[in-house]
Amino acid sequence: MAKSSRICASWIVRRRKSKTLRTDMLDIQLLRTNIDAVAGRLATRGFTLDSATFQTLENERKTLQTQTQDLQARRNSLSKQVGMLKGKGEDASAVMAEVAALKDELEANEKRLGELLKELEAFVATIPNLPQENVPVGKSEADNVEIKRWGTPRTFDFPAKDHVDLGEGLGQLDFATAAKIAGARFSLMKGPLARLHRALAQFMLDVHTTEHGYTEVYVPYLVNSDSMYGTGQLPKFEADLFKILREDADPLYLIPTAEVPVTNIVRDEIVAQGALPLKFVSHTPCFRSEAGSYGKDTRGMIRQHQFDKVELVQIVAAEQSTEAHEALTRHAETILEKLELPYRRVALCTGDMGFSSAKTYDLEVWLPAQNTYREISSCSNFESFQARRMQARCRNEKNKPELVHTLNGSGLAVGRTLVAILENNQNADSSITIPAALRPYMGGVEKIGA
RNA sequence: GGAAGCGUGGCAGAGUGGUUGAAUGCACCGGUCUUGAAAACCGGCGUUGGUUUACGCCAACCGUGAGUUCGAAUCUCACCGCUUCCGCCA
Repeated sequence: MAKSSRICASWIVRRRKSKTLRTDMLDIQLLRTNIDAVAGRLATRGFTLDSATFQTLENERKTLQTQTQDLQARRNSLSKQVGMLKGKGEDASAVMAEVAALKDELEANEKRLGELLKELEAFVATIPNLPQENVPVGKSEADNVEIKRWGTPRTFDFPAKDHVDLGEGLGQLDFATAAKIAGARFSLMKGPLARLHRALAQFMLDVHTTEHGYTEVYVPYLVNSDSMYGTGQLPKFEADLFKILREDADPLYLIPTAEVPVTNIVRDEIVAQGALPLKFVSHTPCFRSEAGSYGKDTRGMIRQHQFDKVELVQIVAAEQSTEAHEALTRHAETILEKLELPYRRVALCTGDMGFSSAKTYDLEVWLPAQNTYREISSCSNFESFQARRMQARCRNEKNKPELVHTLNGSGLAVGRTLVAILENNQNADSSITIPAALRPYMGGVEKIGA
């Protein structure tokens, strides 16, 4: 049989080796056995599952696959006979003719089956993750549910400035020069402000490694397309990525978040029993082309092409992920509390969650100049959604491979944390008070620009 | 930039056209032995899918893709990745 027409029934496994077809996806067994329940839960996030189309494709697949495998089985057994006959020096031409007669039908079946599997996969690829039962049902941001508030927004007895006026006033934040060097949506920091930025990242890393049990990892900032597929940035969000084309090799992509390299640590791996949970923290720059966001947050450091982030990633056994999600979110909140920044935790509703997420909490920090809470961290539980595509597994009690659950959250976005400190800790003379927790990282400095 | 080599199961590593899904070792699981453990010995042990009430049976998978053949881990071609040596270099 020609390899060109060979069809592998285990298409989900093959998919991980095929660059063009990988996508986030649900367990197809769930669709086969429970499609009505799945459709019902997906409806809560505004996704209409076309059950009829799926059933049609599935039925055809089933009969065609059975037929094809029968033909393959006959071909295999006849070919073995040829081998035995020839081994004994007997005439095999009759059997060979019989195999030849199968050929056309077999190849036609294999071709059609291959097409069908691609159609099915394309269909499944458009289906988002199932929300957890306790995710609030809603259509948009407006339906998100505030879970808690911490801290009290300060009242100012002078007109509060925003971080741009404060930073530029100090002569330590310079968007004009950044624009000259690179273009819009980049920033340049100098002196104490640059140090404060660095101090924040160091502080966050230290808290997570020494108090929360994370292992610090240093990772590549350029990654291959397999990794981008692994965590779901590709194929859907290529427009948001910076892509590096190379002449003699496949392209590389600048990471939009450390989630990509860090979560991909376990791609195509089977983690040993007892090795879970894996808890990683990584400080990296993040690069986003933010296509489609023109006009949003054009002022200041809120939305940049390049920003730093300290990212928390956990790889856990399936039954641990709900608990791990709460813990990870608390780890991110701890940073805000140590920095004495008022924030709230919001549970994203079904309609506002990302494609891959089963449940997401956003942490929003108070920004006085905007008189509102702004996102500074997003903590998600992807359950097995990413792991299925990445083939990230662990060995269970029976020593059998089983998909892991993956989670991540910002702990925190460094640039936005800097913004929050500038705005919340400004004084009447436009100086900035350094939070006590950061002073050890600032050589004891208590105030910038006094 | 130049040259060479290599991609096989959880890992290491055999296998160059025919009952090979793949020797062997390690790891792992069960058992014997032991006060217990280790060692030794015995047995088991890939993944995914299809089918079956079930035992089971069947298909596919040896980097990816294409080709030769009745039949491919094995032969041919392309691509990708990795390693080593030389050059350059933070």
